[in-house]
Amino acid sequence: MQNNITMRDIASKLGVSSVTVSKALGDKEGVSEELKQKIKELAQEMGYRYNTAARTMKEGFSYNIGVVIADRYASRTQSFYLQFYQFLATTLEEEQYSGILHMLSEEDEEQLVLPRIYHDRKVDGFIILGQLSNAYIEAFANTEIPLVFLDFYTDQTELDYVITDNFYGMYEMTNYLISCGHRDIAFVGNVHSTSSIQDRFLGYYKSLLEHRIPLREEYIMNDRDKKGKFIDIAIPDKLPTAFVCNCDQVAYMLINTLRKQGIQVPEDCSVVGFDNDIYATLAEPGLTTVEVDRKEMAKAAVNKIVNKIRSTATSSGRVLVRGKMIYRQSVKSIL
Amino acid sequence: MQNNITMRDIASKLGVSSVTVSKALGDKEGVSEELKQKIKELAQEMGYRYNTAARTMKEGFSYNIGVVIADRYASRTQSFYLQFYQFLATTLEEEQYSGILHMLSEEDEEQLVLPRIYHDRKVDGFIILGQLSNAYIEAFANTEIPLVFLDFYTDQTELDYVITDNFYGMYEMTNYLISCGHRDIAFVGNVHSTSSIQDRFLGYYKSLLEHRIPLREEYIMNDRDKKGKFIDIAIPDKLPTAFVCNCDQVAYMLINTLRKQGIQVPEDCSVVGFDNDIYATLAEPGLTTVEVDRKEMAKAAVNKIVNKIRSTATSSGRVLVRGKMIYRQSVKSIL
DNA sequence: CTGAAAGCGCTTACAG
DNA sequence: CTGAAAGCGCTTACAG
Repeated sequence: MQNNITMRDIASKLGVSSVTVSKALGDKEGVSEELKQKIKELAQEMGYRYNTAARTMKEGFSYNIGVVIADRYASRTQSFYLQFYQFLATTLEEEQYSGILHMLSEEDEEQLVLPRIYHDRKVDGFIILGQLSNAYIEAFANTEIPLVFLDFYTDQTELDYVITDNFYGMYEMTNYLISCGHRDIAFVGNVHSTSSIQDRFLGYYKSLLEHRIPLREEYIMNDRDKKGKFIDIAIPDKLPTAFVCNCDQVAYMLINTLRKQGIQVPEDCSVVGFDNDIYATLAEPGLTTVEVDRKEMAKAAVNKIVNKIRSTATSSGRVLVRGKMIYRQSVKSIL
Repeated sequence: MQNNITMRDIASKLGVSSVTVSKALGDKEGVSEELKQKIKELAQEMGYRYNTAARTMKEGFSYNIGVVIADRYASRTQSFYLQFYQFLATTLEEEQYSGILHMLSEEDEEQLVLPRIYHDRKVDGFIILGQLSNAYIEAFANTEIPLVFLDFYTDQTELDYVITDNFYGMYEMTNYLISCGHRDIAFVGNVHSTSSIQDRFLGYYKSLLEHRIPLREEYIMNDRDKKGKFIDIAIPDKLPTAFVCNCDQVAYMLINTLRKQGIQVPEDCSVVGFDNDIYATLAEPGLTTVEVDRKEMAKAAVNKIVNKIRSTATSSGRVLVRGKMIYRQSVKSIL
């Protein structure tokens, strides 16, 4: 079956032209229903496989989408983005596209080397997963190949972004804590590290504002250095009644740190996370958190890139995908 | 820069033919060094991008490799194979190939539906990651498209496999335990579940045989049901001094189960795992384990598939990639 | 409803 | 060292 059957082969067997075969297999107009059936059956029988490359030559579209993930987002312990890619690959397939993963190395990012699949015209567009340097984004944007940024945004308004509604999610979470009677609520996260963390912080802050709870500087706790590497979390002298962590992993680490100091969660204080990743269930107790709806985000991103490829006239902007509150045992009502 | 520059465009600007441009950019013979340089420079300047599809039409090769992972191997908590894919994607890129991930659904596996990228001739071959049903493998093998199985093997000798040396790794690990004075050593894992587990078990058994330690039935403990779903592990009445677990996750769960029964690791008994995945470091104490060298395995698999594509005459067989012992705190010497 | 012709962008084999 | 011709397998626009 290692075949090289072409439309012409099918055509000559049936005594018709390859144009007719093309129309039949493509379900186009201009072939009698009867002949169409016969052609399809014979194609099946002969083990015909469509040659995408020929269509690519004609149309100029490869029906492949490049997905770029920076190396640093896919370490041995971090698979959030790899799972994201899984959703993208599946969703792309449903749209008749294929996903090609490109892991971006630090050197390439620094030296503004675009992926080889770009130079080879192997893809019609790119979905870029997670934050990259501004210079790299600019280099990419200059190519004018269709681009969608996923789980990240900057202030460059002419670009397209699909992000989780970090702001609203953390706002909702903080509201929930307040409804449980908490008023001394700390935020754990480096607000200068990523735009996600920043927005989550602002959602937390909005909730405080609405409830007229003052923002206290000692309740904004750093969790990572400039390079994004986690650091030891310094617990404030006066223990808050609840900690809002910028992500589950940090919540997980915080709970362990607290335990070592003899502080029990949720008895002595409550802790919440964000993402609903593996750390949310590994933590003891399980974390109340906000689930990032990666499936919906993947759908939105695929939808957007496909539209951009098909029509040049697309309004750019941010798509916010709503997350989902997940209630577990890490919060205690203190009413 | 949304360009459609072709070789012909470069050629006409320089007053040469597109054949010459093709030779120059492809570093082929038959163009003067001087002209070659000029062409390359102009190509760069004009933002020329090579059109892979045209080459594919000529050669019949897409320079894409499909990577198949069954849905069930990529759950929210399991990212072993996704990380594997990451290594594959990177290694493929080094070989001028691109990886296309295909998540295989249960329905498709059951109904023997081959990936769309197969029917579209989008890939030159497949790397299949993890175990699939025999029927599906057969359907795949019947197509005669080049195939390499990664991290799995069956008795079909005419196929190609790249696997970690499960047998030797567990043999080495059990030897280590015995050298630490252990003789009451249990094995945790369903030996009928996958070939990996079976081989790990046999490596354990070989070590026992060599040391004239009898294999005790009550020391072979089941960890999952027929469908591969984890079950509660029943601790034997007479506690062994060491548990050899078929993977880190099971070791992690075992340690938690033991702790709930008041049994401390490694004080009361030792526990070892296999894989060196996230559970090896999440466990307390950290697990002594065998690291699966996924990078080397990915290299071997890519190497093999590329060779198969380039030449039809390839000897099939198994490639065993040696794992690496990782020593942590979960083993106590009882000498 | 059916098909001859042209063309997508490259490479190979051959001629000069 | 350089290039004209043919061909890879399909689709589109047009003619019948």
